[in-house]
Parts: sequence; structure tokens; C-alpha cells
Amino acid sequence: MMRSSSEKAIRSNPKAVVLFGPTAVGKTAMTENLFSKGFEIINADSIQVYRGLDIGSAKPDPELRKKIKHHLVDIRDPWEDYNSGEFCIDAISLIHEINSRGSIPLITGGTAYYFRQLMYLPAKTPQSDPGIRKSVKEEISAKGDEWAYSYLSQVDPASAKRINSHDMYRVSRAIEVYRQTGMPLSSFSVSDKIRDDVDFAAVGLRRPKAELDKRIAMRVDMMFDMGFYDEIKRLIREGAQPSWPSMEAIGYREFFEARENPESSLRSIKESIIRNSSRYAKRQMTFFQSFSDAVFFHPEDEEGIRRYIESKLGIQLCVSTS
RNA sequence: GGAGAGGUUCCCGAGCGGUCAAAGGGGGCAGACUGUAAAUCUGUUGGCUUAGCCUUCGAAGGUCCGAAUCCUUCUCUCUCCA
Repeated sequence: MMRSSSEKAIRSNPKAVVLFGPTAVGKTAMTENLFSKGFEIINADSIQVYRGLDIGSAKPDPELRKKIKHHLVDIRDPWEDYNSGEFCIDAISLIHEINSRGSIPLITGGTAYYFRQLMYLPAKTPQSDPGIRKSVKEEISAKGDEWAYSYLSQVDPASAKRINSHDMYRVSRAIEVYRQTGMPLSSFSVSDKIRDDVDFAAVGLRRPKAELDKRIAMRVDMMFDMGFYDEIKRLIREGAQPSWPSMEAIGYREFFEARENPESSLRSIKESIIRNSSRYAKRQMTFFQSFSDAVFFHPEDEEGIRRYIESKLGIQLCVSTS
């Protein structure tokens, strides 16, 4: 009986709460209040997966992690790769696992692309082959960006049309997929409808820009007070390179950039971390806003969020009044 | 007190008679997003009743058909000599 048209089949879908919002909007505080009972957290933050990047990635503290089970945090070393494809696989299996335990997964974080891939189903492109990726990169740096784009225009005109000719990140990936599969990237279709094998309640957190910027500045200050500089020094002592995937993160990469420019003070590094965070927050917001199934709340509207989740998933939240 | 350099749009900085609302960069604002996404890229950035008009290049005058660009005075900043 594989037919899934019946109500019974729909009811048997696993449930998941999805909670996203820009950096410093107040996701963690909310988590503690609304989801400390009956939930397990699936982290959807591409930096918090890395061990040793604690302060700079605003990782939930050990106390909270003891109180609520967190998944997909500290699962990689800082020189390792992790990506949206792996996230989707990990997250979907955790969604089933957590549901089978009678708990509900709370997927929360700030990596909009991970949410997009998970909720709307990832494209069926294969996992990247590091060797092919490297050789494509080398070829582009030898032959130039113009060559790359015109090559893509020949082998995959549809993708070339969609991708901006200066966007080497995407041009390179499209060429890589063609080299790897012999098929144009554009032949792998993507969905713009939310997947129907999980019941999602998608909550977006939003604050006015000025309010958010203030919190970002405060949080960066707080990170330095908490010993962020020591964290950086420790990572560098352990051999951290700007080429490590984790070191592209805001807060970390500024220190490598500062090496090139000896006049930059700790103060100016801090300022650029704040600026980059606030720009990042904006990019996150515009991405989140494109999710058709998301409902947005101010983080202080916990009552509204609770009611929305309860009615969307047909459950009751036990709210802790701490 | 003397000699020189200079004050340009939010900032830095080009322009040195018309094609200048003014290059370029920064910052701001908006957007995109097919297994690298805290990444990468795009558009926009004086005002308005927007095929046009108005206000802008330290200030005030002047020359000219026409000035950010030339002249005069004033003012402010910087460097050097006293």
C-alpha cells in the first residue's frame, strides 16, 4: 500500500518545526523558551558544524546543549568540508529518527541555502568531486573568466543564461557538473514547491534593520569579551589557514584579511566584522523572504509563534516559563 | 609673519570651459541564489509633477552664449620657512 493520497498517509508524515532568521535575531533565546520540552534541535548553520569555532559562530552554550539535544553541531574539523547536500541527507534522516522517538525536530540556524535545499528538495545533481572541482578551478585561472563563461555558454547555454558571467563561483560549479556527469547542470531540475513527505511549520524571525544592527554590534562586542581573540589565536596556533572551509566565516576571515594590511588594528577588525555581519543578515533576510511557505514573526511574539506551530502541526507545546 | 599645496556629491578621490548630476573606489539601499552559500554575484545611490525640470563641486562676486573647471576677494585646512 504505497498510495499516499489518503489522509492517513499525510498524517503519517514526520513533523518538523523550521525556525530561521538572520544572525543575532534571537533564535537561541527563543529556543530555550519555546522548545525546551519535546524537541530536539537540528542545527542548520554551516559554521556551527565545526569543532573549535565556538564563540565566533555563536554556538549554543554547553548548558543549553545539555538541556536540549543538539544535532549537527561539532560534526566536522575546521579543515573539512560540509555542504548543503550532506546537510539534507543528515537532516532528513534525523527528522525521521527524532519523530520515531516521539519528539519533534526543531531545525534552526541561519544558513538559508540549507533550508532552501531541505524544504524544497535538493536538485538531483551528484555530490561534487574534489578532483574535478580542482581541475576546473585551475583551468579557469589559467584560461581566464571570459573563457570559462563562453565555454559554459557552449556546453550549457541554459545555465549560462541564468548565471551572471562574472559569477565564477557558479560558472565554475556548472562546468564542474558538466565535466563530471556529461550533462548540463540545467538538465537537473529544481523544485519551487515545498516537499510533501514532511509536515513543516516554517517560522521566520524578523526584526527591523536598525534593531538588528544594534544587536549585531552588541553581540560582536560580547564575543570579544568572551575571549574570541583567544579562540582565533588558538586556531591559528593549530594551523588554521584561510583556505580552510571554516575560515571563510565572518569573524574569522577578517583576521586573515588583516594580515595583508598591517595597519589594521583590532578595532578596525571588529568594525569590519560588524559590518560584514550586518550585510550578511540582509542577505539572509532576502533569501528567507523568498520562501513561499514561511510565516514571519518578531522574536518577542512567542505567543504568536506558539499558536502558529500548534495549529500548523496539530500539536501542543509545553512552554517553559523561565 | 613669509612660501607653497589644497577645499568636489554620505566618505575617499578623479575631473580642470560645453558631451558633468560629475570617472573610480568605499559605505548605504535593493535583489539573485540547481550538493562550496557566514560564500558568490547583480542592480541602484542629489531632488522632483522624471523623454523634462530644479538644486549641487568652501563662500560671495565677475568673465563668457556656456563654469566644478577662468578671474577677484573672502574663508578654512595642510606642508615648509620664520
